[in-house]
Amino acid sequence: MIKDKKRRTARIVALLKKEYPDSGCSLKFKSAHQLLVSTILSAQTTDEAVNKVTPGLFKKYKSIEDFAAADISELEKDIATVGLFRNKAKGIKLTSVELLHRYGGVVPDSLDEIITLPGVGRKTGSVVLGTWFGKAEGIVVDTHVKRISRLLGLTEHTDADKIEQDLMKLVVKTDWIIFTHLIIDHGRAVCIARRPRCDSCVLNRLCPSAERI
DNA sequence: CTCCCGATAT
DNA sequence: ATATCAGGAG
Repeated sequence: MIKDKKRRTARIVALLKKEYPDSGCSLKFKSAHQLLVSTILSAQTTDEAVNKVTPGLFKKYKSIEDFAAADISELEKDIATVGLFRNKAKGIKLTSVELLHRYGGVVPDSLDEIITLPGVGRKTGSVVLGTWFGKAEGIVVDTHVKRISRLLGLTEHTDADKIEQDLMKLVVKTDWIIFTHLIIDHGRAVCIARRPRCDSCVLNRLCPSAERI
């Protein structure tokens, strides 16, 4: 029953809020554009690795214009340690160019517009929308949300868009932004992909996949 | 579906 | 050695 699943979801969210009271974005940024760059860099990469690169990066490239004018191979070297650096350097430069040409240097605050930027997909766009503008047009489904939503039995799907649709029915809208942050915190600390620590998980009794204590 | 990719934990 | 990390594009 969907009603029962919604209650269980609410219980899960409540427990995670108690467990991670300071849950939120762990990227370092001072502007919408810096957040956008950081989020592009964070694809398939730990936020820790991104945060090692961005302070120096934002010191070297101080404006959107600086990123738009960047030499690609130099930018690639500047971000090399995060991996997938060719795709990301291209995305950062082209997105900065597009931002200046089509949006007057202002990061758009709608999902439809922001995902038209090169290198910015639904996940990246949704992160910027939620974290900078406080807007939730959807729920961010990253690798942790994908894995843990399935383990918790909140969805049966593997496709991120379908998982998002299921979650949008289960999570109350006011929790859409915090939900992802809570799941990510939990995914990093307890429900780790390689070895879930079911023995120290506050969701043990609510999780159909848990190894019982 | 495949490719892109370095750092880190196991 | 290998799986995983706030994915996106062709």
